[in-house]
Amino acid sequence: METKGFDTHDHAHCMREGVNGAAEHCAAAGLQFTPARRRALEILLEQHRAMGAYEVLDVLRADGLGSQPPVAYRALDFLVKHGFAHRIERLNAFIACAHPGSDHSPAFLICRSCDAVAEGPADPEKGLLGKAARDAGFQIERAVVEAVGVCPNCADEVSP
Amino acid sequence: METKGFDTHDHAHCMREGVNGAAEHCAAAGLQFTPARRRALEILLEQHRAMGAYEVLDVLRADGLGSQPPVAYRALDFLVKHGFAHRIERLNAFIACAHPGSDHSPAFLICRSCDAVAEGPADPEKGLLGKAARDAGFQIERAVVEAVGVCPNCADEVSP
DNA sequence: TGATAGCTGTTATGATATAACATATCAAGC
DNA sequence: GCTTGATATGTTATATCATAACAGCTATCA
Repeated sequence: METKGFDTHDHAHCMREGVNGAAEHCAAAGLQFTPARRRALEILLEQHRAMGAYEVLDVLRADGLGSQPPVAYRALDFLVKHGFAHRIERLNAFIACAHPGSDHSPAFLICRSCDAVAEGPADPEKGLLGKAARDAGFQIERAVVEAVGVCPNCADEVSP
Repeated sequence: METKGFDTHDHAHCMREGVNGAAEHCAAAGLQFTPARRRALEILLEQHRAMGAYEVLDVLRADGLGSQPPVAYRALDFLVKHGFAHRIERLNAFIACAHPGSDHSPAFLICRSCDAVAEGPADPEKGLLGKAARDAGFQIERAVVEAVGVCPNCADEVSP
């Protein structure tokens, strides 16, 4: 068992699920789940943390699946575009989606001490912002919600 | 009258208020509102839009207030730290705070067509994410909420 | 077979951000 | 006045993140 978010879980299981789920979704949707794309998703799932594009590229390179930045960015962009991974703006990094398949609006809890990231639910259309947007005539298409704070594992170690 | 958010307003007034308010706050708090910091805030207020650090630097340089990147980043970091400006992660850019003085958790509406940014209210501690954070034992310190969509001025021009 | 569409490989460069260190300024205390 | 410490500035160099542009490959299909 390893960490997922701030809890533990059956890691092998979630890797299998993640890759297989993506493969099935791609097959059904007529998308090409190419070796570089598959491997990029595996890398994110293996680490189960936010990784920079160049970190992912290092692993792809070691596997002979590409050596230049565009290779990693293309694979990651594909994964993000189709909901298999998310981009964490705050960290300039990418993370495998914790709830693949479901059409969701993700929100992230980011620990400023250890950089661990947990994916939670959000509902940006509701609440104050949704109302303000409607009042302004603004059509929200996608919302980035990233909360920075301290995770339970680091709570004792960092200054408040 | 020029645009603020997606509306119009008395721009000269809000510039004056912004700079004077910051000057007073700094005086009261024992912070140094130095020429570079003051000018950086003026630049953001003048433009009233999200600006990259290098864009701000270009203006500072023209004014003889510094010519290297750290000058701009230091001034902008100061403004963000003390609530006079915000960083838009999504755009790697900075914008003057629309509600200086009040202790608030900002949220942004970002137009994907014209990059206009409006600042709205948010309450990240409430709602689904706040509950998930409490359940996980995560202490939210700061939340970044950035909604991407189409502003009323661009609604007719862009593909859906 | 040739046309098209999508993916990959590669070079080069652009854009954003910070580490590190030297120098300057200023207020507080002696 | 002088020293000291804290804070701010100036500068060089470099790290980090991201994409434009173009050539070539592969699969599909009329």
